[in-house]
Amino acid sequence: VPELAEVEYYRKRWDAGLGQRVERVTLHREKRIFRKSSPAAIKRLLSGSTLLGSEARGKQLLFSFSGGAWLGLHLGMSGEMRVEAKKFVADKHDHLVLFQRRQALVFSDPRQFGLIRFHHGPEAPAWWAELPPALSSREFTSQKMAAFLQRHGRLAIKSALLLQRGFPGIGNWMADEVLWRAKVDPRRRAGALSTDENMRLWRSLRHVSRGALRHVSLDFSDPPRGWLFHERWGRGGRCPIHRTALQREFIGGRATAWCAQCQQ
DNA sequence: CATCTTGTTACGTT
DNA sequence: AAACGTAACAAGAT
Repeated sequence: VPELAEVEYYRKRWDAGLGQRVERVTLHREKRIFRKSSPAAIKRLLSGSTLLGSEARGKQLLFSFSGGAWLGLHLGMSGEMRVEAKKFVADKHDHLVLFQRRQALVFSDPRQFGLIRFHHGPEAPAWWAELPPALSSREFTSQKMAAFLQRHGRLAIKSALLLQRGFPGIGNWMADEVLWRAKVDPRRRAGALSTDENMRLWRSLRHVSRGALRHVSLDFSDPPRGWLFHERWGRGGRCPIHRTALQREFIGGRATAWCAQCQQ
């Protein structure tokens, strides 16, 4: 499910528990989702703590609690967060549940490609501080973007856009959307784009990420009409501009759709 | 039953 | 030393 905007949507769901104490924690300690964290430590340190705040960066989520406890979540392919009634009983895939007085905050992930991390200390964990600047930030310049693409010059541009170190938050449908809008063929080598194409790509990235956040992150509604998004599921999709059938191919192992007429 | 999936990472190779 | 391609992870939907 989750790319940039969906991640932000889920983050806000847990706002329901801000400023409230966690009375009880249940978790599925043996599950793979805890491969990078200690379920025992999470249970011990989050019980009795207060949820203070949260932040999303790309696809990464970080929740801070009183007592210097930090919970990192990644939603992987099938992760989601919910708010349930306080008498909620965790089902098979509800790997972590924080029970508060008024409700239960639930993290659920059937496939467990997601990840739960935990950190105890006064500062946010190191991995968080090392995350790359957001696509919407001033630091994400077209020059830096071009340099990154140059460094991965032999990779198909579609695959390069999925590298989170360079394009935090971009996932499969957003990458296709960005390339379609920038009029760049997804199979092109990342290092072979002209200055003009790089500029189009950069503008498209800003436009698509801002548009996705504006629409999807509010209520999980779809992106605006006229986006490739609406055409790229299943077969039979057509270019929103030309109404010609979209091309489909696996690029870097990921399903890719594009318009051969727009994108060169 | 076979095939697909909005994601990362370990690992072997270039 | 980096960058690259592929398999692997797990479970549900079609």
